[in-house]
Amino acid sequence: MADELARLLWGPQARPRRGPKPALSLDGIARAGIEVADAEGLAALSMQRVAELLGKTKMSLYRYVPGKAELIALMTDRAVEDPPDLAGGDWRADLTDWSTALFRAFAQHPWLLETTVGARLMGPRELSWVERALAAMDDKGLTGGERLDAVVLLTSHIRGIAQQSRASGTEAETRLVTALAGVLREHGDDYPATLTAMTSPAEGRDQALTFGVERILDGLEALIARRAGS
Amino acid sequence: MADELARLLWGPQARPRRGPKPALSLDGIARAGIEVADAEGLAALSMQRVAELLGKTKMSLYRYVPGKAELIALMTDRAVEDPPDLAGGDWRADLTDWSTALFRAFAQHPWLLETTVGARLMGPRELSWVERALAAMDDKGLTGGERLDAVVLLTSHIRGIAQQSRASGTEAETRLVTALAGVLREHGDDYPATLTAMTSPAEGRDQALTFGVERILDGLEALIARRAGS
DNA sequence: TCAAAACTGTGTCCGTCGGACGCTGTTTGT
DNA sequence: ACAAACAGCGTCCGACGGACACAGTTTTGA
Repeated sequence: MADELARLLWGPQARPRRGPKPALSLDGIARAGIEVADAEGLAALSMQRVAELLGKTKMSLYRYVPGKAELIALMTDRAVEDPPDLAGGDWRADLTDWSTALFRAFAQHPWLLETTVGARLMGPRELSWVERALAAMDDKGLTGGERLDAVVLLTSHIRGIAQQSRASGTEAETRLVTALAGVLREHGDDYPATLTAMTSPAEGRDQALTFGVERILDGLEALIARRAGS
Repeated sequence: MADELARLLWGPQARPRRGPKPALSLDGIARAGIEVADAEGLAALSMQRVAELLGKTKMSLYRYVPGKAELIALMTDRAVEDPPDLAGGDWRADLTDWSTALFRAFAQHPWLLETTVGARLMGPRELSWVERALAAMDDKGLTGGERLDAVVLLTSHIRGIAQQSRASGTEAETRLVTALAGVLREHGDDYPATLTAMTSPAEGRDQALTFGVERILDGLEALIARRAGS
């Protein structure tokens, strides 16, 4: 079952030698799924919905994909674009570019936030993102584990910001903000620091992404400097 | 609808004055839901399942809770324990304690990772976590927005590590590791940095949590020092 | 040349889910 | 005592993922 997924993600797509020509393809199915998820969200993604978009019946999809989980894995790896080419000169600039590109990917396909959680088998494109980030930290005195941890740290931050900015501007968010404001108006005395932090003047927000990236890079730089000094 | 949720989370639980005494309570229902989610995961949580545990039928739950989403919101706020008391002397130590406690909360109820994503209305306990973290950064020269960003940054990191360590040790993880090893054995040439980072000696792993926290705090400290210096 | 093998597409069926709606019985205030 | 208010439940619906068997189509080997 897991090998099945590995074959789908990584293996060659050999045309079967006998029988009728397949009317569909993995790429086409994945594209249709991406289209549905982009337009209506991951919750609206169903085998039915994808099949309708392709003009086929639901069950025909199971000839290509073992189940919905594998379809989502395929969609995920197809949806991420290729990671940016990193100049390689300045590791801070490289990782900053990498971060903004990854954020853009999450912004383009918000459902990636839901499909890329937890331990799972990554596809070729997804792994190439990890590869680029790790390569940017080569020869900086960090151990392999530390480099992996740093990638996870950056990714988690970007994911968090993307989550936060996802509902931004929607009608659901305004309802939420007013509800939270009402709660704070009533129970604000119990949450003084929250009250002051949230009612402080919005001095150029939307800096959350770069704020976190810079903090993380500062922290990494401090560690690298410490390693180089000793 | 959103106000309904606010009333459930924040409002008083007034006993209705007429009619038969309620056989259930919000607390009891939330506890039952937590029990199911702890034992079998959030995917296994259904109104049916919760009702069975309480010895009632599914539909009786709807007398107390408008829907499944509100039940999950209730469960979430009930499941988080109270945040640790912070000494208040050393902001770094405070935030470190806060982080390990939050990680422990995610470890005790892994399904919290799924229920605490995205923009949503927080309950009293959840908000008190935010309050503690914000309070630890009072009077450090950071703006309100920066303090909020810092909390999001820390939380995202802890969530990421909790996600990562969630499947750790399960049979699903070993299958995944072998699958990934197979992929790297076959395509390792395309991912040199990944290959070396992953095959480097495991020099005391499980440091990912403290590694990230220290990087973030180092980054914050650098910013604070810069603000104090200017 | 032609039948068997291999493969694709599909119709039907099942169990489970969240939830709407209305009925019945119980408790409480007047 | 009696009616209003409320709790619990039975029934129904549509949608979901998926199992399975069957029919149609194309390639291969004799």
